[in-house]
Amino acid sequence: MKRRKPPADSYERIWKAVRRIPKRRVATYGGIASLCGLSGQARLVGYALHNLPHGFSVPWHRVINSQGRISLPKLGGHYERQRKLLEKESVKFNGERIDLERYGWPEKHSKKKS
DNA sequence: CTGGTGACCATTA
DNA sequence: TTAATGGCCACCA
Repeated sequence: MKRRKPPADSYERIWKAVRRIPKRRVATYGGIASLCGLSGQARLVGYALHNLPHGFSVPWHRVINSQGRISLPKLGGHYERQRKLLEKESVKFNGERIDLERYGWPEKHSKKKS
């Protein structure tokens, strides 16, 4: 019998996955979706974070899009808020982008290069 | 049911 | 590099 997973259940799974993001690392929406078995449903991750309950301690700021950019609008100061939190984690910004090869998580290739 | 929207992603030009 | 397009799926009117 095939049962579809209720979205509410997926939400908790997403929040849980976001919590396991190590410090000084960033994950993409699609990456989180994959970790939750929701591959291809990156939008759901964004939706889950947007619907994040108040008072829920989740490092949502470590989640960015595949372009290494912050998806939040600059208006309202949402963009700067996330950026500031990331800089606090020693995550360096290259202009408006983050180097996913260096800060991306999970690490695909532990390739070291200067 | 349909149609529109969204803290997205990959491909193509 | 940016912009446009199609796809994916949950949510809302």
